[in-house]
Amino acid sequence: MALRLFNTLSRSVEDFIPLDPAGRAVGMYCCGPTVYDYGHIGNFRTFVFADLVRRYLDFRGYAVTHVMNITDVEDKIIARVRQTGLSLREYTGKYEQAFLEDLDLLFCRRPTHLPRATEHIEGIIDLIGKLLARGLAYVAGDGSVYFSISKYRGAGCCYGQLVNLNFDEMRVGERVKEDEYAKEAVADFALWKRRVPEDGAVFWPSPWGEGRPGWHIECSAMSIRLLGPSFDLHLGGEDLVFPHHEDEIAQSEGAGVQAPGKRFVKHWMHGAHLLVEGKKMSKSLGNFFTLRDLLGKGWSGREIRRVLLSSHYRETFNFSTEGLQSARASLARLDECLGKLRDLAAGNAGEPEEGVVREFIEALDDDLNIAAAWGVVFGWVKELNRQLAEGTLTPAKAGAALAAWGRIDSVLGLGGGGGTEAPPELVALLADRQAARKAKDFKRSDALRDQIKAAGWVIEDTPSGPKLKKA
RNA sequence: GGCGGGGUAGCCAAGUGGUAAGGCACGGCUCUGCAAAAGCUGCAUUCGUCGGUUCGAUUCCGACCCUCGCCUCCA
Repeated sequence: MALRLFNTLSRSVEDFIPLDPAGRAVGMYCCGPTVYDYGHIGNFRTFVFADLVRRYLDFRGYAVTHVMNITDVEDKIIARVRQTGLSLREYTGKYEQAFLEDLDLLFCRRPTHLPRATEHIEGIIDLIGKLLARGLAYVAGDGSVYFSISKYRGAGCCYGQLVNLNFDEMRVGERVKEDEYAKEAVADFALWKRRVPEDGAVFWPSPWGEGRPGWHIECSAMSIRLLGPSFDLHLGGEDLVFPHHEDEIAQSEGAGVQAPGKRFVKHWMHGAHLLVEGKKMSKSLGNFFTLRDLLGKGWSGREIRRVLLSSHYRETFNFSTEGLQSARASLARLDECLGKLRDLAAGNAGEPEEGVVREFIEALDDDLNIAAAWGVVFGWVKELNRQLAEGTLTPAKAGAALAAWGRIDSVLGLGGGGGTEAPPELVALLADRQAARKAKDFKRSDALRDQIKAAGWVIEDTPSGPKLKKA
């Protein structure tokens, strides 16, 4: 049984076999955020997807080097810097910090490296130099450097590995930017953008004059630098397939830095978009939520993570309040079961129960079929609840179940969901209520129950006595 | 126009050439002084439409309808 993943290059599900001859080390790159504003949760769907891949590879015993770039120089950033009067670093620092906080709130493991584009200018210039030296790039009349797709194709390379391209039928360059009129062909893309007055202080020297990197080149330069010229996995949102990832391949393979016969990236994976009422969530449509918006409405990062992980990564789905509500209720069901297991196990730790972990692996090995994995988890919860209700679950079995959950949760990243301890004054009220009930003074006991309810807690009367739960 | 995804119960969502996981919601039940909470349980003769292949199709093939995305900054 092996891990199988969809590869955009072949448009099919393939066995995942690392480049590492030992089969252990895995290099994984995920296109990260452009830090010009707060990310919305559509963006975070992709990052949570990347976190799932990373956690599952960790779980399966691979030694993963996970790289995520921080794009901290780009048109929108420059515009904001000009508006605010802040320095580039001051401006992007704020949003970079917010991004990292959001990752934490969504229980994403921190990537191994989080390189900033502005700290890899040297590598970028070096890569552009290689492309110019090989005749695949040219300095245009406007002083910018462009990548030539026709030269690249002329050299026997394939432009159009990730998508079927037919330039005659495509609407390439339908809306050509005014500042890019100097390109030889509309499909050519910028490697280095010549400095313009609006850039203010945002520019770097280069052999071709002052300017800044084009959009795609940073990912090539940083991934090659940190993971080598050929690595295993490259992820991103599906909108990046073309042109961003196609251009990354062209630049990276065009530079001729790979060993003979080796590709830049072995395995490309793309996450589908999050929708809102059937439309792609995006800044331009204005139909987006930031994590902060949702936290402000009382949803937790954990609940949002549960929603973002609710369906297969290659399927779009609608993000909605109903979805959040459903996630909250299902997590409560899970937590309830785990809480009962803890009470029963009473510290009994054991070897993880095998069956559920095996089924969980079978589901995720199949191109990360997370929906099937949830089916395994909740089918298991149902069976445990049945045994708990019948009283047939032993403390040892409860301990084994908890150990199994520990394994599973190292991938799902939802936490144990341990309940909060009730404040002592409420515990005292609860004791008073019990006394009143015993004395059959139900008027008083109901009043105490209302009082506890008003404080935001509910009483759960169980066969083994009352418990307090946060409402 | 080119290319690529989707259409499965009220909602979300797996899946298989042999008759439909799971979650939410809803109904019933258990527990309870009454409740609440929790648990159990029930809930698609049917998988966009129409044809075809087959002993048998939701699953394979064809046509059609609807819908989303990429081709422009974009997760």
